[in-house]
Amino acid sequence: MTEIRLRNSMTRRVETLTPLKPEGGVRMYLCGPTVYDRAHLGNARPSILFDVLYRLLRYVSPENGWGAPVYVRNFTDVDDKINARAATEGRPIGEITAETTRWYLEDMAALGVLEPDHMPRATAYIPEMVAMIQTLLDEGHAYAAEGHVLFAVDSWRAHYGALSGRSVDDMIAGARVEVAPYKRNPMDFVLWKPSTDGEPAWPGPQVDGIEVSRGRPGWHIECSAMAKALLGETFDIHGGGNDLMFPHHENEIAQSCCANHTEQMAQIWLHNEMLQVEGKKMSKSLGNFFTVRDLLDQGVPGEVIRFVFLSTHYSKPMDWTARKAEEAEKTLRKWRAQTRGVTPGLLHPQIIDCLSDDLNTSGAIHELHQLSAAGDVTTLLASARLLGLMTEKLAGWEDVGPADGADLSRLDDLERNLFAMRARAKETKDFAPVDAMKSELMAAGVEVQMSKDGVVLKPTKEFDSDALLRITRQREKEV
RNA sequence: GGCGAGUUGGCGGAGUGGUUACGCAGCGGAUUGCAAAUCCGUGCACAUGAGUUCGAUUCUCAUACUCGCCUCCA
Repeated sequence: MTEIRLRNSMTRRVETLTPLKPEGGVRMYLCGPTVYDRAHLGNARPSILFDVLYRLLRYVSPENGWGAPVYVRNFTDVDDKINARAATEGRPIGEITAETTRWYLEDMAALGVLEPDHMPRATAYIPEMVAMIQTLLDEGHAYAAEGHVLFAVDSWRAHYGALSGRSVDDMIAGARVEVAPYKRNPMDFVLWKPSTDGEPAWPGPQVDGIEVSRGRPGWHIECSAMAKALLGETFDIHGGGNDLMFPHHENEIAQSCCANHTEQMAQIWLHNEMLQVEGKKMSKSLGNFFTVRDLLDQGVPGEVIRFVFLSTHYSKPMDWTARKAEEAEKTLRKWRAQTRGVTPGLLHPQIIDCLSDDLNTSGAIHELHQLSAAGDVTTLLASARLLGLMTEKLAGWEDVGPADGADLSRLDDLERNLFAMRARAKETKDFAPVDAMKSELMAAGVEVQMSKDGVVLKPTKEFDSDALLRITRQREKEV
């Protein structure tokens, strides 16, 4: 039995995970992206966090006598940002959401993120949302006003705010919410809103048998409806970035608990801290954000990005820096070289211990360093793979040299050439020509390794094919 | 203003009531014609003040600073 402990944002304590239905497996829900644009780097953090948790649960569940974990991550494909983008680009909404969804899956795959068991799209669950809104209306937790349906915070006043540690009164005191005249309480939030021509619209909920409006769901309700449909009214783990705690998750809890008559929506709330860039939160309004794809296109391997994320505990802010990426790349290159052709062995127990202890990925990486230093490559490989590192899928970046066949044959010739030159120099004691040649090669982005037995020339990232060609031509002239 | 998180060595980053990871960089050595790569060894820290304690970096309180949420955002 492996005890898994996670920090529950709701209680602000580290708690032992006990599945509500062990035989059905641990049920977890991660709030996925709104598909209107490329995922920025911050979007990757919860995905990687939940991916590690999912991998851990898949490994540990059989031994714990639990069923296989059930992991849901949604796509929110109905949202005003999507509508706005469609209008700007003059393209159909469906085209944009389909394209963005594909991008997201590609980008996450590049980071070694496994696909969840279910990836529901919000637009496929509109009837479930309307049903939930209908229940809230019928039972006095929601009201219709000017074609909107709003959740009445006062109907659940004693409970609202528990997750984020604030009371309704506190929030009203410092409220910066949109104060719409039709709201009974400024904290009330939209469950349903009317659509104008051209906006996506579905049949809405009713009051006294009359439809409130043809419209579309507000933000928040989609997660409540999809989680209920796929995981049930109460499940084990729910999470996302900590900026979702309020209002998104708070509102989900309010909707779900009121509509389902439950005490809690999820047992454990798991929130990751924000990603920062140069010490500031990456955000759209600050304009300092870049996408996962930007980094991949710049030649930062997905595995390197993943390693950088795993090296900081999820509950702490993480600064993305080029230097961290370089260090991670160096480490992974070394491990990849060490484990080339190796068959994975057994997992190191310490890895499980670290991950079970509130997903201490940084501690797990420490263990990997130990295994590497000890030369225990089979254990290193197996252990790294539980973290989603050193997998076959992510392989390839480390040895894809920029050199083509012609370059490699030139390097081959130069190796022999340089070895002969050095042998001569050892006798004449005049090493100047050898050193000159070496400098030229290094300038061309070639790593020069000389040992007793021979010379090895390896192209590096800075390899310059044209420069190599010049060196070869020069040599040919001289000879 | 309300709520929350954090402050560990040159940098990154774990963890612990008493021996304080690990990585990178540095330093010393082996190896090398010289390097590179590799290997071995090694120095350096726990924001500030007070309290609890035989003993605190670790617990408590206060102070300072940083960051986040309260508004689309993971």
